[in-house]
Amino acid sequence: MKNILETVRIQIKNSVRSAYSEAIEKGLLQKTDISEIAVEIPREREHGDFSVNIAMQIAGAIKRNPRQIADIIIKCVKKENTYIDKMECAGPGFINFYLKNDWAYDALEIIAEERAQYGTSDLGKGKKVMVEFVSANPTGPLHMGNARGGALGDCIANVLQASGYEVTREFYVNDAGNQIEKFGMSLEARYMQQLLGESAFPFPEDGYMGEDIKEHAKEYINLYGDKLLNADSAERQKELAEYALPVNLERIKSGLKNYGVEFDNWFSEQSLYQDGEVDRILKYLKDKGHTYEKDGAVWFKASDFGSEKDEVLIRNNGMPTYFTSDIAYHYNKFKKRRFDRVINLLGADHYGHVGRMKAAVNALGIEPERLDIIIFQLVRLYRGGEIARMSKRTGRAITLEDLIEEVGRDAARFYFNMKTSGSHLDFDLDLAVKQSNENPVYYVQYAHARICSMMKLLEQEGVDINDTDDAELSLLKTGEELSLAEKLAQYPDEIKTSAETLEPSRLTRYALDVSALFHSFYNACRVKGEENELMKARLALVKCTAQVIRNILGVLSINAPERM
RNA sequence: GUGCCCGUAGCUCAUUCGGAUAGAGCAACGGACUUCUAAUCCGUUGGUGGUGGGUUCGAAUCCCGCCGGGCACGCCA
Repeated sequence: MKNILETVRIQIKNSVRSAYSEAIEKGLLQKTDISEIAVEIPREREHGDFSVNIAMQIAGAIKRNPRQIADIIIKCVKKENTYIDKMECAGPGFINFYLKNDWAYDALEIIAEERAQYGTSDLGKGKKVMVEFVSANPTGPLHMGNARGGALGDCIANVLQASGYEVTREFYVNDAGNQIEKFGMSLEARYMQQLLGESAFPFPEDGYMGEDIKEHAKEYINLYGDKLLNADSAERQKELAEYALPVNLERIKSGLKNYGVEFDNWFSEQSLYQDGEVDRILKYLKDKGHTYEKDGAVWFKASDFGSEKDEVLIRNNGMPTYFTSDIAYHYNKFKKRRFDRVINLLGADHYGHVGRMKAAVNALGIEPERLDIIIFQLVRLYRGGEIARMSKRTGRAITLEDLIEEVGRDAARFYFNMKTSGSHLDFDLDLAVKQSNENPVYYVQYAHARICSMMKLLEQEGVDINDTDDAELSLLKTGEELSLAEKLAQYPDEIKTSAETLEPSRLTRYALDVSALFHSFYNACRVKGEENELMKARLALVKCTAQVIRNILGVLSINAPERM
């Protein structure tokens, strides 16, 4: 729960602030607003551990040279009871802070004490948040878009959980509406074709072309024969859909489980109709005057709530749209189940849904800020240098199962979380298969395995690897040791930023940074064979490194193997 | 046509919501295992940040125009 980086930042901010006040009192500087002091970690190591740019920011306001301001502030800073060792004015007017190594040593002690809890915080203050993701159509297998959404959504949920939110993961099952009818029609066609021959029954123009539909039909025939051959078409479709839907759902469920994604709740769209929630929401919107009729349809005045255009709630054939049940669904999320915050993940092709959903939530009297809709860009698959279409209709879609089989769960999850959600993602299947051993995830896992192996050997030599509490950490003095320790100190901050921005991709990058610094350390410094006190100090460092890697990989739901 | 996302090294991507000399990985090249895992490390090469303006102490980042790519604009979900 401790965040030493935060502590250091506050120390520096306070020091600068009181130094500035003192400078004003002494008449050295004029007064202006410095409520926002940014404390940054410079890119270049020579620029110190932290830097502050306040001198340049206020230079204009008080009409002084920024370097002069910086020098004055530096002179007034009191270093007592802080980690600050020295300060320098550099460049156009940066104040660079060099810290005593203690802050890194203290970070190691925090890690050793908090272990698996290291990096968690109470940022969320126990608020209830729902993350709804994947929510794939149950009419077919999971595709690459679902794979990306699954990896992203699960990590966001993990990060929020680590940040003190009470998290619920939910999968919205679209078991109602148009696509289910299409599903039934497609199944019927395949069923009849297999009984009577391809030409005997036309396949619907916009039906699902996938092989899986044929397989469902075949399996149904295996189980129940031709009992639907002479049935009424509507009944035939219904029966086939009711047979195949649970089969698909079971497959989706187990596929996601293999992927390391488990939902707390599977919420049925159909249940919203059965429980009358869709009707109630319609009545509510009508009573509030948010609807009107036009061309035989019922419309929602989304434009009254900041959306670009109005939307149909009830089609002129009397059937509600998907949007209507989704409004009921969100009423259920916010009002019935009382989530403080709801996060939905949608592929970029569902972008059009964002505006109207926000408008709908607004119309329900819920602050739209409580709903976050994350749009992730689509995945483009390449195979043999060409774009492989991922449409379910082509029948050649690459499924999540295929992906896990080809590149492995860990690599897939890591890969999908390496990129920010807003960036387009090209997935070259040939490359992923061929280079799976070069995937960055192994770099991280290898670091962990190396440490475990090292500790095992030390243990065999009679070293008590648990006995590091009293290690003399000040013996860690080389650049490699300190850089690694300082990087480990940043972990709670990384988690916090990920939670705030709902962007876990920074964690994979951080994991790579930690691993790189560890590998460098490993090549520069030895643990086994060093003099006892130094060995103990380095063992402590290495144990902390393994702990942090475990914590990150835990958040990413990726294995941390003890040997490779 | 309108809206959103994207454009950074040969390739895939970063750049900590305006900072210092734009960084990694892969690929290429040169080195390092008799010692804790070489799935590693060290080094070299590689850039008019799509393009043209603007804002300011300072722009890859913010604003405007243009070019190129993706997505959406349905009484589908």
